[in-house]
Amino acid sequence: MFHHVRALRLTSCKFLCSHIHVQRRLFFLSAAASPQWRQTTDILLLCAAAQTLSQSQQIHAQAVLHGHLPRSVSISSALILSYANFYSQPSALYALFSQTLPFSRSAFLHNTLLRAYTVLASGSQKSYIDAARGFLIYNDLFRNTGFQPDDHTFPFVLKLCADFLERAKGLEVHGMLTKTRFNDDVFVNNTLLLFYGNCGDLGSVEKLFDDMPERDLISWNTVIRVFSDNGCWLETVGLFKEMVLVSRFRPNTVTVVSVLPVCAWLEDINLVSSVHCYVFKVGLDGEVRIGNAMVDAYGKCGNVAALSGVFEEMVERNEVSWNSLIGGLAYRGFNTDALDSFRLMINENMKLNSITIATMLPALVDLRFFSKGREVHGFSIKMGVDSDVFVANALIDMYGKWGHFTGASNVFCKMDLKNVVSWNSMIGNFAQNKRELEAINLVREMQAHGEIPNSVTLTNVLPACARLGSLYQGKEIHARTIRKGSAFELFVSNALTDMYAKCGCLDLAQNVFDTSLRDEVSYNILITGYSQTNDCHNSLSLFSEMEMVGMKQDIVSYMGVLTACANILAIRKGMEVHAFAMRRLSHEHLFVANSLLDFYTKCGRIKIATKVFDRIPLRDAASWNTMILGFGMLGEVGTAINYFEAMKEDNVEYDSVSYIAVLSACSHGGLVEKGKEYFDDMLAQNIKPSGMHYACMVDLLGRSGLMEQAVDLIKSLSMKPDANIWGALLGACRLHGNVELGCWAAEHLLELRPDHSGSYALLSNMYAEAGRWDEADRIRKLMNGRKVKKNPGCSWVQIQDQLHSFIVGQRLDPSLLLESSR
DNA sequence: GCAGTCCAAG
Repeated sequence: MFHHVRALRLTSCKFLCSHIHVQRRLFFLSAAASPQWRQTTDILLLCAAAQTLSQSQQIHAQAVLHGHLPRSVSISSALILSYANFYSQPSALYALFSQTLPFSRSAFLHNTLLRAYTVLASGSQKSYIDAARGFLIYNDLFRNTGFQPDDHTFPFVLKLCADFLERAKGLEVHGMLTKTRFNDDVFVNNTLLLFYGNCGDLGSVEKLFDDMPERDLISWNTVIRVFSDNGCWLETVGLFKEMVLVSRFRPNTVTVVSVLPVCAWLEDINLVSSVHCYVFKVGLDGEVRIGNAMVDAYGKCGNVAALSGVFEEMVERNEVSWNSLIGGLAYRGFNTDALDSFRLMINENMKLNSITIATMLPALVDLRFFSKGREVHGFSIKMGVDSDVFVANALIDMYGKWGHFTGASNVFCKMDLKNVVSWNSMIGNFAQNKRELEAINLVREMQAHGEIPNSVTLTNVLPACARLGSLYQGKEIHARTIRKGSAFELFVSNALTDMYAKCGCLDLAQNVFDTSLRDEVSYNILITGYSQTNDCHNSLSLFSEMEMVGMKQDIVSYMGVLTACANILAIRKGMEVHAFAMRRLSHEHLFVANSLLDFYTKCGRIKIATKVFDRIPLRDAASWNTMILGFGMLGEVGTAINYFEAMKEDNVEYDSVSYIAVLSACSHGGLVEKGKEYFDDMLAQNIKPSGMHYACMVDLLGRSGLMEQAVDLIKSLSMKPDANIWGALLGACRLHGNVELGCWAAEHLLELRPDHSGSYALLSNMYAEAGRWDEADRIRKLMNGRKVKKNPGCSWVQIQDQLHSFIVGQRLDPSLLLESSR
């Protein structure tokens, strides 16, 4: 019997002890007399192999009963480890340690407790408290005992430092082991590699790896892992090649499964294939983990044939293989195939796990199979994985994209362990569904819960601030990104630039732009931003600058710069852009063509606009609307109406904007009856009139002097009249000198737009024209009191290639004129 | 005593 046990222990008891064997031995031991217990080996074996908590407790009780505890260090240690493996009873661990009689404690017992805390701390859920307990035991070893740390102590404490990124402590331990000369030990150095790697200190990793007196297979695997974890993919592949070609070590399963994801991220199908060949050559192809990693790698490279081939040929498959298959298919959008495999997996009676669910859900979202997704949610509840972070986060995303906010927030609230992705998914749901305030508030709440917003949070919430125009919140977030350093990520700086631009703070937008990384998107944001301000000429210079810094203008750039040209009537510059776009064949893009129409009509070049329009092969509503608006603006009301009728015949889906265009044309031409007809026509089409439509109608009636009808229309509205409506009425009143009605309109207008200088000016001028000077003065004072600045009159001139803007009261630099005459 | 395949948010 003893020999049998001994042999087992020598060949690693963990793997050989079957459940039944342990049961039998336990039964035997509890029945037998105490001499059996002297065979410590036997007990250790049992402890190591104990497969349930109650077995360990049984052994524990027997040991106390037979008087081996609290004397035997071996038994205490074995029990401590056994308890730690069940992630339970942390108090029992320390009790076992402290109850062991002081004279029989040893460095070994300290090491065991330290190891146990390492196991507890670095389990599936990180436990900082157990990590702290581990560090206490390590410190205790120096201070309160007569023992010294040994080569078994350091790997554990270093693992804690590595897992918890305790950089200072790790450096201290490194110093200590140099002092105590344990730095020759290969185990210690391997863990040290991991520590430096996790801290991102690759320089130290490289140096240590070069200086290590001895390396083993694990050293190579660790260093490969560390480089891949730090995103140094080419270096990782280099190390792998060096290992194969130069070192005396042969890659094993761990090496291959570490290097394959790197080949996958590099999307280097040749690399994956060569590793695949190598695996065959050295006979590792039967390894299920390698097969799984292979399936995954081919999937990430988008080679569906190879992926399915490897999967088919695998001699052994587990649930990870199926998950990899499904994930690989879904990764490149083969969602239907992924769903088929998922069904097959169920039919084959494979065990689904949380990863299967978290892989399948996004594929179903992509397919818009939401009710199927809800079924999968049901599965996950049955399996008890619905509050797993990955599953729950995928569910939050799914319900959000489905528009089921209560579903999303139910999942979110039920999670007992949220992470930053959970918060970001919720924030994204709100931000992308026009619930901006909720998104912004959730960022605050997230911080109150101790979660730090990352770049994804910011790229989600900044557009929400932009849409709300809430500069204050945007600035608050900006300050935070500077503190956290994430403002330097391209995505974030672009979102910041966009937020400032949309809030109208182009100076701040420009500032972010000037101090951050830039790409084409950054330029487009500013070009578009400036095109909607008084600084349109900046759009033009940025457009040219793109060319100079080697960036290619795209559709968005053309659209932005053409809007700018239209706003400042920069005809020559706009035509240059047109020619430029033609050389790049970009003018064929519908959006660019529509921008050209807008530009030419606003500049009054209706003939060129017509030519551009005629050459658009497939016009959309915007193309037609722009032309109708253009003709209307130029007073060619008949043509505008003809275009509107032609549009209907062209089977283009005319929209509410089309009616704004045609109504404003009628209004310009004084065609009251025609306008009314179109308005009724619109109602008959079930197009809900907006404030803009009513404003057109008020304008139409008002211009023709039908003030009463205009007022009746305003009074009959079910909605609260907006600024456009009051503005239209005010304009009409000024035209017809109706001061009383004008005041009524203007007071409403100023209430809605207290910062709109034009309204004050209009009202004040109207009073002045009616000779009511004191009233005019009152309005001027009100405007000054509210600190409303009147936008100065501004004009532009193009001299040679340069566009110059100047405002009222400012003189053009004479040198420019000289230059132009040269 | 040290390394270890598959999953979620823009």
